[in-house]
Formats: sequence, structure tokens, C-alpha cells
Amino acid sequence: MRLSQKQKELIEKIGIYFEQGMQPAAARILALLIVSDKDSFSFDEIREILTLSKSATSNGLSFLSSVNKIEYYTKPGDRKRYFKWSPSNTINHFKEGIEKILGLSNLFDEAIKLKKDKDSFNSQQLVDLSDLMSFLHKEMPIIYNKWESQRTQH
Amino acid sequence: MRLSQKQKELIEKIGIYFEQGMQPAAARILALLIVSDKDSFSFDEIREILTLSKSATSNGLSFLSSVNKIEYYTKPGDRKRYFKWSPSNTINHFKEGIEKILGLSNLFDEAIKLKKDKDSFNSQQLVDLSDLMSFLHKEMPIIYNKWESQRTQH
DNA sequence: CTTTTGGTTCTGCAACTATAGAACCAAAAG
DNA sequence: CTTTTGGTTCTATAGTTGCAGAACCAAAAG
Repeated sequence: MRLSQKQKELIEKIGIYFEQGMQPAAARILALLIVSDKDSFSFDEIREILTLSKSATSNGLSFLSSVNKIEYYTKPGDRKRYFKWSPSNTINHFKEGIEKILGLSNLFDEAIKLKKDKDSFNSQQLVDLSDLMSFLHKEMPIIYNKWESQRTQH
Repeated sequence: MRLSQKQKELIEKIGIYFEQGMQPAAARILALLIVSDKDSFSFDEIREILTLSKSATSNGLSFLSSVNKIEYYTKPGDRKRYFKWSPSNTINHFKEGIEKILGLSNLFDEAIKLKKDKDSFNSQQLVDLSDLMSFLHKEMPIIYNKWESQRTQH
């Protein structure tokens, strides 16, 4: 199994996107599973393709499993585990990422409560920002529905 | 200038939200400027309230300035600079955060192009994910408008 | 010119992170 | 029971990060 130059570059680029939130090795493993033509890879394939040590590979895979970004299956009569990207969970994670916005908006609301002068410029802006965030949060399900329906149409 | 216990706690909590993307000291400075009743703080006030060293304060402030999260003004006959949160930019940054999604979606599109079997489960899921992301991206201006109009109503 | 003020830059270090390599281990194969 | 396989866990370490403290500097004050 060899990767094209373009695929290698893409793994690095996508890896960088993922690196905020996980170690470089894990980010690259995930990018590999997403980019590559093959749907699943064994431990040693990943290790060789990305030239990682066994420990880095093992740690990366167990991290990615623990946050449900990948899953693995086994073949009968084969002790190896085959790891694959878990796209449905990725869509959920994407949604959860948006959800996190709400957490910050709640903290902002707390901050507003503590403000003595609720009419100060800062207070007003904070109210606005929190409002935008929770508005957005409320709108998300609508957007997801809209997307679902327009997607199933064609 | 003293902060209440609640305000201190909130600064830490909001700080943690900001820490992905900047150093702890900078994150706390920003949280202070957002949470506090006073709209602006001098270098030494920040330093004292957060018990930071001069260098940490200076680096934090210059980082926050460089990414336009804060601004400062001066008073005539006073050499000090007074730093304040820049909320309008914060709303823009919030929008830019959403924009970043598009970047990943473009990388996903590149990955799809390189896929030999475009009908594989992985490919399909990747198409879906990228599609959701760019759909969301396209919908954002609409949401912002919706928010603007409902906000000016009351 | 000298001193003070407000802040920046430099130096060193403690703590943390990510990885390699080795030791290790359980299950399967022989 | 012994060996092999597929991986995990432990140990050591290079590299990075974030900060303190000191040295430094330019502008203003005296």
C-alpha cells in the first residue's frame, strides 16, 4: 500500500486541522483513514505508512477510539484489528463542536449577571454576543433539517 | 479595584475556553476585560489583579492586540495605555471561526477528488460531511441577517 | 543632563508533551 | 509446554511552552 504524493500532502494538511485537540500522530492517523482509498488499515500498515513507532501508533489509535473518531473490526481467523474512520460519529462531533458554543454563551450570561452597569457599552456588547450565540444554537437544528431534506431530494 | 470571588471564578472558566488558541495568561487577560465592571485597565492593574509578571502581561497584551481581540486608548497627559476588550471584533472573530470550517471542507473536497472509488462508503460519507459543512457555511449569512432583523425589532 | 515611568525584550528554567525503543503480556499457533 | 503474533505499557528523552526576573530602552519629568 503506497500513497501518492498528493495524498501524503493532504494527510499533512488535514492533520494540521486536527492537531488542535489531539497529538500530531493521532491527527495523521485520522487523516490517513479519511484520505486513503482503502477503508481500513491494520496496526502495522498504519505504523509503516506513517513511519510511527509502535507506541505512538498504539497511543494514537486508542485516543481516537476513546473519542469515537474511529472504530475497528476483526476478521474471522485473523488476530489483527482493522481500523477505520467512523464518519457518522464525525458528523456528530461536528455538531457537538457547534454545541460547545452554547457553553461559552452560558458563561457570558453569567458574566452579564455580575455586571453592575448593565447598560455600559461592554455589557451591551456582551449581551449581543451571547444572544447571537444562543440564537445560532437554536437555529442549528433547523439548518440540519433543511440540509437533510434538500439532500434527500436529489 | 478588587474582583468578587464569582468574577474570579468566571475569569478562570472563560479563560479555559479561550486557552485553545492562546496562552493561559493571555486568555485570562481577555476574560478579565470581558467580565469586569470596569471597561478598561492599565498595564499595571492587569498585572496586579491577575498577579502576572511584567513579561507575561506584556506578551499577553501584545498577542491579544495582534489578533485584534483588544485595543487600547490613551488619556491626554497620561503615559499609560488603557486596554479594553474589542467586542465588535469578537463578533467578527466568531464569524471567522465559522469560516474556518470552510477550509476543512475544501480539504475534504480535495480528498474526494483523489479517491479512486467515489462510491465507497467512506467516499460517500466524506461527500456528505463536506456538503454539510459548505451548506452550513452558505447558510450563515442568512442566519446573521435573521438575527439582525429580529434583534432590531425589540 | 539625570531620574522616573511605562513598558519591551532577553535569559534561564520548570513543567509538560509527544515520541522512540524496550520490556512486557495475553492469546493463538505449533 | 514453547514460540509467535499483535499489540500495550513503561522508561527515557528531545523538544516545546509559558512564565518569572532582570536587563534594557525610549519618552517624559525634573
